[in-house]
Amino acid sequence: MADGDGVRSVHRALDLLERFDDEHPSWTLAALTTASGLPKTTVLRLVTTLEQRGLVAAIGPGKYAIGPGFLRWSRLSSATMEIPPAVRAAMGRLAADTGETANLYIRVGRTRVCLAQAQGTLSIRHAIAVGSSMPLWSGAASKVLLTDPPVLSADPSVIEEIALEAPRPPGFAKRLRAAAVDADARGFAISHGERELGASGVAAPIRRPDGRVVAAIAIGGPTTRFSDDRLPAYINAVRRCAATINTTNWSGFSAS
Amino acid sequence: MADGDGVRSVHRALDLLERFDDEHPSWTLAALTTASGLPKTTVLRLVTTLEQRGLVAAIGPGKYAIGPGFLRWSRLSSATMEIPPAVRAAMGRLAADTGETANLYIRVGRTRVCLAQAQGTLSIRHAIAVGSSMPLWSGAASKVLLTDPPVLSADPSVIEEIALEAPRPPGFAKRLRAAAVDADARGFAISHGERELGASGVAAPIRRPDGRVVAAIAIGGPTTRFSDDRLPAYINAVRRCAATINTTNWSGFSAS
DNA sequence: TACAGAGGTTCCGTTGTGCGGTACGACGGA
DNA sequence: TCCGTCGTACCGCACAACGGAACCTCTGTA
Repeated sequence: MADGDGVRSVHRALDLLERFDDEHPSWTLAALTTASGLPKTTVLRLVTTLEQRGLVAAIGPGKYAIGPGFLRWSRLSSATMEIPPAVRAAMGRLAADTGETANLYIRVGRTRVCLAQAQGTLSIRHAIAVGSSMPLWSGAASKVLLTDPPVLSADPSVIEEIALEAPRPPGFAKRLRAAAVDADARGFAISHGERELGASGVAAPIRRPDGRVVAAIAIGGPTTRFSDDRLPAYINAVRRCAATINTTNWSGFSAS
Repeated sequence: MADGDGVRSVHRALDLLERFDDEHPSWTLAALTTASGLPKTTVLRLVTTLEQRGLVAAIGPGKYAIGPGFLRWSRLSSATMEIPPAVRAAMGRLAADTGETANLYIRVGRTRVCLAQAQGTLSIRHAIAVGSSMPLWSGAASKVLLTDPPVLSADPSVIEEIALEAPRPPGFAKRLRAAAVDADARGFAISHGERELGASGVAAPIRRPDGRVVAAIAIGGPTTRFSDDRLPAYINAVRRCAATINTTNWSGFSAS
């Protein structure tokens, strides 16, 4: 082991935990086994361990769901990464100016998590929940988050790993990297129907003074409203918002 | 290894994570090393692993805090263990009747976590946050939670482990077990100034049909109001509330 | 009732992973 | 400058975790 990789058992346990999401709120042992590719003995051992700690809970014969153990940290984590009022204000202005919902994303491992949201004024909205995690291989915010130097330049394997999780034809890693390079050059990214048919988005990076991308600010809405004649204004609004947040010297958070 | 104990590395990693709480929102590696008793190499390896997953975040030179990775689960966990409206209503009535704040606790490993709360009407209140975890070795709710058959009867080591964490003289395990046995016999428990000077509480168990204790309903407030002439009424109110919740056949949650 | 299949659980020998002692570099205070 | 503290890198050893195989318990089917 290269010793910088971390502890395998812990990684595996977290891999299992991460499979519990909105689409799959509960798993059977067999499903976890096939999905993870681990031997079922190993899955059982890890799940048992997690159950002892209350991180998963048995909700039926062989059925497991996320347990109550997370409550202990959920409050603490949201307290730790409180969003500065200035940032919230900037997001609110962005939502008001464009009418679309504004979201703040950060990268967490191979996914992105929505940290904060300012609802748009229009009735057809881009509805996602704060705290939900989404794939890093689709969406405007993803492209922007991938422009973080350590991801884009230093370690090529990261983008490849992310691309592997996408249900796309081989060679997708190249396209993903190209999209990130493009976003890096332009300073923003656009997506049309990548994550969901009919949904579009525009995103721009939030950077620390040292250049690292700590977050992405994005607006999202129906593709109809992200037409060529409106896009320039949207892009401008998002970039202005990003610039404002940058000047509030918010350190943000980076997960490795 | 007895094979039912779980995976050591995972347990250790979670032990480290659990040290991050309201009193200690951030830790240095050195502090974690001495507090956990693990070799510093091991602590570093585990913390690095957790950092890669975003569960802890470096917030300074060698300083770590709970990271953004938990956001992914915080919403899911609260959704999974939604409190039925009937239970909320019962708690609200309890708070209204007594004027004291009502809390619903469940056991998570060697601690208890507050799942839900109904604020009291009186101005001096028992203020704790929903989601916060508290020791299992003090408080009325703890005694009640320890009456869960698997804990009280089956495995004596659990209570001993819990007692070990208490800053009490040796022999405390016996007193703790005695308190649990007493609570089991009476069907409720009282505490005066155990967790905090001047704070009192009354708690009763919530049981599944099979007799397992899945939760504890408790009211808490200043000791002055938990005087001998008021206590019987308080006890009655709490027990009535527990009985109501029991009949809503709420399965509840049990962490091992 | 017997059979088949799937899923969960237990057992146990093997090995590679996680462990932790040791050493180094960087910083800061005396 | 010295010393103490803290974070980080290296590396050989041992045992913890692993995973194959067998077993058990259901449930549906012939």
